[in-house]
Amino acid sequence: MNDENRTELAKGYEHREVEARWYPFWKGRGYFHGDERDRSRPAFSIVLPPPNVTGSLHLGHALTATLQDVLVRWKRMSGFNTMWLPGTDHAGIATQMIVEKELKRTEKLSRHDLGREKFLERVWAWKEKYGSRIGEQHQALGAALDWERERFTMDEGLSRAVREVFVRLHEEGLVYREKKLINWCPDCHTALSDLEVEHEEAHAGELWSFAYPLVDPPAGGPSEIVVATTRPETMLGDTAVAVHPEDERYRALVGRKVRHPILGRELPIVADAILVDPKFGTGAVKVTPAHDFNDFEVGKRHALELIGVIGPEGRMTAEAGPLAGQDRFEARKEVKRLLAEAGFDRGAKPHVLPLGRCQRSQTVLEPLLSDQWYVRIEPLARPAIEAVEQGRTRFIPESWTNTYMAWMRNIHDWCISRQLWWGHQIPAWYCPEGHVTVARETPAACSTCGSGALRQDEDVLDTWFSSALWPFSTMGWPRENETLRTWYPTSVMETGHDIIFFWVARMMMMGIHFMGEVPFRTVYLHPMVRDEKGQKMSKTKGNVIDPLVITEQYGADALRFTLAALTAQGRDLKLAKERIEGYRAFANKLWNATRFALMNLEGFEAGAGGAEAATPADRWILARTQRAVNETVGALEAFRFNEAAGTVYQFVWHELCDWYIELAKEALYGDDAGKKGAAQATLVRALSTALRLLHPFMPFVTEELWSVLRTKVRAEDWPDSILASSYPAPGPVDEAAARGFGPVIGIVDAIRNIRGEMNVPFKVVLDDVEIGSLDAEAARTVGEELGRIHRLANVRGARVHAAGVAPARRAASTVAVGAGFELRVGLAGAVDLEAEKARIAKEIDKVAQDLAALERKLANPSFVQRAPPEVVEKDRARADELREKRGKLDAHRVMLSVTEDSLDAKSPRREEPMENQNPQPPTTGEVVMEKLDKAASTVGEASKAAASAVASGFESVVAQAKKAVKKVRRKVAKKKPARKPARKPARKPARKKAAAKKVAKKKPAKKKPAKKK
RNA sequence: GGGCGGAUAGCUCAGGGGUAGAGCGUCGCCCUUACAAGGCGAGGGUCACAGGUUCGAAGCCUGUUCCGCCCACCA
Repeated sequence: MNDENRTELAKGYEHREVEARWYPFWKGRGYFHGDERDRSRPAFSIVLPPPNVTGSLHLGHALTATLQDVLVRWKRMSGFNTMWLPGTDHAGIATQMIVEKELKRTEKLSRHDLGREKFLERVWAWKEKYGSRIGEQHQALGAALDWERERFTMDEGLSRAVREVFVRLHEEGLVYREKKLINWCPDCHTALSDLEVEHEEAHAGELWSFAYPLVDPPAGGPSEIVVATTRPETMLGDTAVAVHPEDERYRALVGRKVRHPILGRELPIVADAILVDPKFGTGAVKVTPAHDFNDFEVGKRHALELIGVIGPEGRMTAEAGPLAGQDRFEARKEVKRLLAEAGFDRGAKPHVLPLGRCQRSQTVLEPLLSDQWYVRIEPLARPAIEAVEQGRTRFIPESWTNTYMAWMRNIHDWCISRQLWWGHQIPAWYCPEGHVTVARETPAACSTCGSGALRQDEDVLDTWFSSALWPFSTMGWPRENETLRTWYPTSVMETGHDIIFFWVARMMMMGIHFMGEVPFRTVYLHPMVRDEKGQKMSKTKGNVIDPLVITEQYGADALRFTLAALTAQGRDLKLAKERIEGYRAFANKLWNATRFALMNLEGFEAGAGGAEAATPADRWILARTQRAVNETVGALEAFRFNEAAGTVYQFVWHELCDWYIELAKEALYGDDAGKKGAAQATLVRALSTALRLLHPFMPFVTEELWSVLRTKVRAEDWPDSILASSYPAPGPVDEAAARGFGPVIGIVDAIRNIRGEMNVPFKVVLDDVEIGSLDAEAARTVGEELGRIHRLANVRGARVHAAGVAPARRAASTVAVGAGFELRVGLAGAVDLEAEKARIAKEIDKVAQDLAALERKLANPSFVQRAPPEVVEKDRARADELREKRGKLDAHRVMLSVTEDSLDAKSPRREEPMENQNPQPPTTGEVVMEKLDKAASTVGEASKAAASAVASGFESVVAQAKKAVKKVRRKVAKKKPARKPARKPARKPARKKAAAKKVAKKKPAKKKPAKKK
């Protein structure tokens, strides 16, 4: 953009320089803004899960942003009217705690020192200061968010929506206030919902027993009753002892009384079949209705007194008598001491128990009796269950459906009031008479008695209450409007599965209740991001990674691609730096592929009507391109991000770069204008398709490359932003073109393999290559593409036989048998007989193994009868193929032993590279070989025939072949024995040694597959 | 206590009734004029264990052992 007409690229990709430029460009062009009045295109909308306003993004957020951006950019390019709504959450407790902590640290003040109003001013100031960071981070990641629609849960509009919902629910009787036991955090000093309780699975505690003396022991009966508890301090609030009604041990005691050993009051012994398990402990339970959820129910059943002995601070109340004012854990020790002194201690044993802790502060929670507001949830849950049952909303991965259902079907009323200052203050007012007025706007008088002395409820709502409205409150609800009409329900809810209950379920309930329709069609739940050790990232663990740090180091594209590539369904995601490095290299690869194109597109103009796909190679890459498009789009539609990313990666790197670009050089560097133009057109088409496929994953680098490429090829019909171009469309793949090119690839691979195995460096030209055993089509293709084969394998003058003709058998050659072709590479002096024998033996061994397995299978009558015919047919065909291959390889092996017998294998090898050897008159050696060759083809035929007799195994083939060979050998022997053929200079000793070492080294390693553990 | 998921190459993980895959790492060989953040090649696996279903199981079923996670008011 700085230089609009740039058509060249730097040598390597510098993400810092490139990424800085594009976000303002996109945003400035309005590409991220959806138009609610546009009905010409299908709508696609996502609301971003609002991060906590005072936080900063971690990798989980980066994953959220990435996946959603992939969807949004993909849909936008696919012709949808997209809208992705950003915003932040006020995050009640979390934010208040941060600001309180800061206040304490810097000014040594508590919020109470400041007072509510002043404190809230501080929180707002904090929000203004840090809230923008979230936006910056999203921009750095490239998120195509519609910033004009940014919302905050406590802004004007959303606050109105919150009050509206609260009041309506209250009017409908679905919001109520009641005094009951709730989970209380003595540290955060507020009530919590069930969801905010973290259950410590197995806390190592103790089960302590003590005796309650009977006030009026039955004659001849016990004088006390022993109870067990994990919380001795609560005995100060005990108001009964419960036993099982059918427990013989205690039958006589029910209805009698015990005396409280510390406080002196009398407690009834009650029978309760629900609470008491006669097999646990002593079968008698102390009952503390004010501090235990089970006991609370018992209290209701037996009309027991509620005595609160622990206060909001976690200290003992006046009701605790002598222990009043003590911390609850101190009191625990004290109670034990007092009872022991008084002789009531009956021992203790270790006991593991579940323990509820505060999600925020990790403090052990205290069940506390208090007045709180609740949402009657069952009437809201039922329709939300039905919506999923009916498929109006579907979960991906599907397994989350069960989780959602199980929770919804067993849901408890939702405690929504919090004793905090930061949040939506509850729109309820109290008059001195105690009447409650719930209203949308501050009322002037009590709705019951008309009193003007109103005081608003000091509590605020659970932060998730406003979050639950997010999909519609952000779109202007309760006002009817175009935004809602266009984009509600949203298309996808994409978030982490950790907030399925907190958020997803509640949005479902509220959305259905207030909008009459589900808030989203699809819920895609992504995995949790963990660190390299598999630990969940959290601030307390200190293993949080700031996405900006990674973005700075590796580039946003690399991070995004990594996250997408690792997002497989149903598993957590472990992020390792090596992966990011790998994908940074991928961005660089793409950069350089484009750079290559730019350097080779002289004279080419897109839209000039140049011929495309003139050659099999061109048609091949275009077929592969289409296949990649189909697979990528298919994967995206199924939310298989890892597959989409993997497909494009594979295509770009291994097909476009490794193959096509290398293939194209033949035409691009050549003189054939037609072929050159076609190669250019094909390259541009494949590359531009790849850029568009990749854009949702790697927006920055693709935009940069698109702009340069577009300038270079003067493609006026390309939009000047890749984001405005269209996503490649799925379509039929030219399978024939894809398949037809197979032999070319196979042949190049085979020659490269031979080079590797035989230690022939690439720079040594192979000038004796024969290609045969092709079918008609392959013969044509290979003939046509011979130039490319020459270039890719560094071969000169390869001979391609007519269809059906096999390469000749020749000594000092190495062969390869592939699918649909057979190859002979004459290596003259370069053949290391031992190495080649080993190579062939290995190959034969593998073929034999595969074949044996197949034949066993095919010999099984029930397989042939019962397996699908096409499977059987496929296996038969493959068996035939393997047999043929084995025959050919075996013939070659025979050839090798002949060579060994007849020629001096140890003859010195030449020193200079072969490419310096121009064709020259046949040497004596060659004449000899010629003869050998003829005979050998006979051998080849014989062995082939034998091989096709299948099960006979190699030995008979070898025997036959050897016989035939002997004849030849005698003949040859009569001629002058080949003494030092001219074309056989000595081999580099070093190399030979290395090769020998390699073989020697390999053997033992192979036998023992190093099995540890 | 209930539920869900996992165990596949040295590492990180895909796959999922019909020839075991990728990336990284390892080992060779190459600075071949897009890219050494690269190219070419190679090696590497009783798919946790035990049964079962099937012509055929790494995959499906049952059980076992480990490892995660979620839900849960047994003193």
